[in-house]
Amino acid sequence: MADRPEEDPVAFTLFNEIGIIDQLATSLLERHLPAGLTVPQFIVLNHFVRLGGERTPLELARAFQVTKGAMTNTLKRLQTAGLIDMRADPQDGRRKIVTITEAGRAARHRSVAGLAPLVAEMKRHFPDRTLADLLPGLQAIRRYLDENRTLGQGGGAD
Amino acid sequence: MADRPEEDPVAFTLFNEIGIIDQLATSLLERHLPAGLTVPQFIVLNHFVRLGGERTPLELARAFQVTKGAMTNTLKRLQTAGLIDMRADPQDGRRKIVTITEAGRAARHRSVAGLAPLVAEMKRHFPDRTLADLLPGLQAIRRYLDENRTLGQGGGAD
DNA sequence: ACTAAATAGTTCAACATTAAACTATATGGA
DNA sequence: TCCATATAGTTTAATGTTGAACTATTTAGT
Repeated sequence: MADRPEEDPVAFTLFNEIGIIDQLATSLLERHLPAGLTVPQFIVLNHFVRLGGERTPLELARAFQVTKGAMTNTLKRLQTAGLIDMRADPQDGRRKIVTITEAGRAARHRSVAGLAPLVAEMKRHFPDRTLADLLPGLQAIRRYLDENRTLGQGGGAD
Repeated sequence: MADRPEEDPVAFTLFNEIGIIDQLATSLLERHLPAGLTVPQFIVLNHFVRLGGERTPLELARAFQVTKGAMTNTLKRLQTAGLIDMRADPQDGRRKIVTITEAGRAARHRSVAGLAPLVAEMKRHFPDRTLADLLPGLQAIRRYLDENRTLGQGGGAD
């Protein structure tokens, strides 16, 4: 154990597991979303319905840890589909203000309904606490990574 | 609670958290890898060093939950860089056999060394069990998703 | 043997992502 | 007031991914 700088630290295994779960969950989600709605789009709509209010594109980008460019892309598609509304911020000409539309709420509602069987299956398979018990640890890891990254796009999340 | 099909099930929050951690961890990893080595490439090399032996491209694709096409791409780059070796399987003309080269081992070694400070920082910040305790739950979720997907690319993982 | 179906790997188009360059607006000294 | 700097958002090139089409080989049934 002298020459080797840690042969397979727990962190590697953990991140590997997390990466694979992300891939599987994303693809599962994707296949159960109503036609025309992608995962990033659903996530944005869900965010608005869950937390309400208005957001700037940058706030959304930070909340989901994607770049501003990626968010521009997602919002453009959502706007084209009429699922969100974007207007200039009268207070600050650089900013835009994003809100969800009624059509957006409806699409999110349809999505959640389409996902319900999946969720029910998971609840049936995992006693509620199995999943819930993982959250605090994962959130701690997320906070840690969030504070220690040096991305150049700043900011905190959700 | 009648009309709404579960307003924000734990599973959503969990997968959201997992997605963000994956993004942060991947980008952290990426920025600490030696020049010219990408995350998927490192993961493949690490797999060979950890578990040894030979693999077919399809086995690798299954282990990491990516499509065959994605694995073709990664392996092509690794081969061009001289970090892996690929030869036809004499037993089965459809298959190829992949092995890691000495240069591949060296690159993986350099990578792990470059990652060591990160890992040390994490160990300092998280008492060992915090991370290790998450593993069984995550692995259960992964197994569940793995069994319940209908991808059309078959197979089990790692 | 022959043929149909399955399997391994490659290629390709569509798309999402990042990083960096760029535009436009705002802020804060001199 | 002017100018340097910071911030919000868009655009672009490069890359990685998926899903489907495609080629080649093997396996199984007849």
